[in-house]
Amino acid sequence: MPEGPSLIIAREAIKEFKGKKVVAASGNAKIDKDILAGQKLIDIRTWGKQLFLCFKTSTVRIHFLMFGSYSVDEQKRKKQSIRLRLDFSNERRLFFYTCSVLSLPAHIDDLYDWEADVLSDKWKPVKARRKLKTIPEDLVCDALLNQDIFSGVGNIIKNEVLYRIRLHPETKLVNIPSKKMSELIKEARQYSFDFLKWKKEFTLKKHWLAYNQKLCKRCNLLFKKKYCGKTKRKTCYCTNCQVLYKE
DNA sequence: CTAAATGTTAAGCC
DNA sequence: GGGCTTAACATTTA
Repeated sequence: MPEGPSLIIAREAIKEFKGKKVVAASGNAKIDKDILAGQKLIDIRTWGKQLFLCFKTSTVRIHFLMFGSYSVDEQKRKKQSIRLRLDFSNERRLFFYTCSVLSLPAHIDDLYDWEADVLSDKWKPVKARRKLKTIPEDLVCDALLNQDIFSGVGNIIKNEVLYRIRLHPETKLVNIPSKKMSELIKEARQYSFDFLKWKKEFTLKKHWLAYNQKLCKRCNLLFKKKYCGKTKRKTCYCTNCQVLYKE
């Protein structure tokens, strides 16, 4: 569920509820659910890995974390994992399971940098580059997971982007040549859209070239697997064709 | 069967 | 306070 492209799919899957009035709200989320009853779901937005249900007086933020999911009309998981259930008229309903649910102000425009969302029309590569400059000592594997810079990028996208551009995950940002930095920023967005397309076709896994793979298809050599950087997330990379730039 | 995982936050420790 | 580690969340997949 969790990487940015999956949230685009989620928004699409529930878009028919936009403009509909919530009849009742329940679930074990620790927000005031009562205020939602009687309110119209004005808009459904995403920012990276987050989904926003916008109402007149507040916004409900859903983050699926690692194991979260949702379903439309039918309950798909046990009651205990229902964080939020929204009932609409005509037996229509939305379920959100095992996710982080937060109540935010109605106006969230100033809460996030919408130009940091790699899947948004507002994405600004120049801005990403500027932000990367401010953390020169960070490793690229950590930088890609930084949601303030690459909102929506997760561990799969990270692995695939680094493999595509032949960049070693432990390269320090300061040592990345300018042209390679451009590739990095460009591919973070491009692979996210490829991910989205393949996920919709249910062919995502078969397109993985690095994530959870054994062999590098370019070199026919074994991938190295390591929990890299301060984020310590699993990284599969080819030490032969992914270049580690130093100094 | 067991372990790890598409992620983040909060708490606890030094 | 900073920075690091751990737990928590609960299901699916290898």
